[in-house]
Amino acid sequence: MRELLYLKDEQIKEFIEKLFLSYRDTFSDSKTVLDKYSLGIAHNKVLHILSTYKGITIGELLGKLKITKQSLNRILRDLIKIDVITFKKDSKDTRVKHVYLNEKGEKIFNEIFSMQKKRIYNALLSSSAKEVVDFNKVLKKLIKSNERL
Amino acid sequence: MRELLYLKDEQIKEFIEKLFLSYRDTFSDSKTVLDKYSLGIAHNKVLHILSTYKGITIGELLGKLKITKQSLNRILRDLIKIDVITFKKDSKDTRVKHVYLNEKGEKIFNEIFSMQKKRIYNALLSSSAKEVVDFNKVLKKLIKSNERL
DNA sequence: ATATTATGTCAATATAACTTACCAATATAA
DNA sequence: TTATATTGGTAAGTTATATTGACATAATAT
Repeated sequence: MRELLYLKDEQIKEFIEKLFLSYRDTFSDSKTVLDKYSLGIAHNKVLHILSTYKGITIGELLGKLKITKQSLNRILRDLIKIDVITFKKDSKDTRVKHVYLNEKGEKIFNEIFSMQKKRIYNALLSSSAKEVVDFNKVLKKLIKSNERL
Repeated sequence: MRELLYLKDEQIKEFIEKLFLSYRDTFSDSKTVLDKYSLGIAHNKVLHILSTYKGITIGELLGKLKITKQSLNRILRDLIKIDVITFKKDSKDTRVKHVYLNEKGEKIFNEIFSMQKKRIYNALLSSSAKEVVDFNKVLKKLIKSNERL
């Protein structure tokens, strides 16, 4: 970005607004499915992470979500109640618990995911591969710049 | 995106995860400033919109935020209490109210914005102009695909 | 004159998070 | 082996943000 003179405040404001909108709309796409199972966005996020990081530990889950143990516990209790997750003790350190989606959990997450997927597909439908790669690149930097802040 | 075979589920999941992270982190950057004025993310969003769309009406504000009148009213009451916004009746239709940031409001928003700006700058610092343009393009599509869903 | 629109407000409720505090089991280090 | 640290669970109370439903007022439109 050697010459970032073109990056005026108004443009940066637009970026922030769009980040908000894309997040909000992507997570509202799954609302009808979530309602069907009496789940909320918080559950959606946990299911999403469990689907991506199979066997993640409670501590790692907390680190990713950046919420408190108590908040996570509420969500996990709900997920246990509707029987969509299972736990497995770590073989070396038995204090550690690994969390997994069971078959029903995978099914429900896929239902949720298929709703969100539509938006992403539609957005990328008219984009070139290069554009998608660039999008991903910048998005990654937006997150990674955590460390420097 | 004629040939989107490369867009596997795992990649789309990553996109969604990154949308969440970039939103969450961008809006948490301003937390210390918000705390100083006893404001929350909801106020941040309203101040942001007021800064971008000067003189926006209540109805338009509701349309952008997609929240209820009651929710918006709580936020506006808080902003009135700390004296950062002003209203002006529409000259033609006096039912309509235009909302503006006053001088103090502009100052506070700039404080908030400067925190969020850092993240965007850092993210774009190592990006090419083309990458930024592509990022913006895809982001826009991600939001616009609202209509088709 | 009546209907509709733009905005405001009351009351009750929901969701997702928080803080503070404490407990149990296990692991690791002195 | 005893002390300390770590991983996880839980309870009580609180806060932030939003909801639904009902109703009110003023102004514009038909």
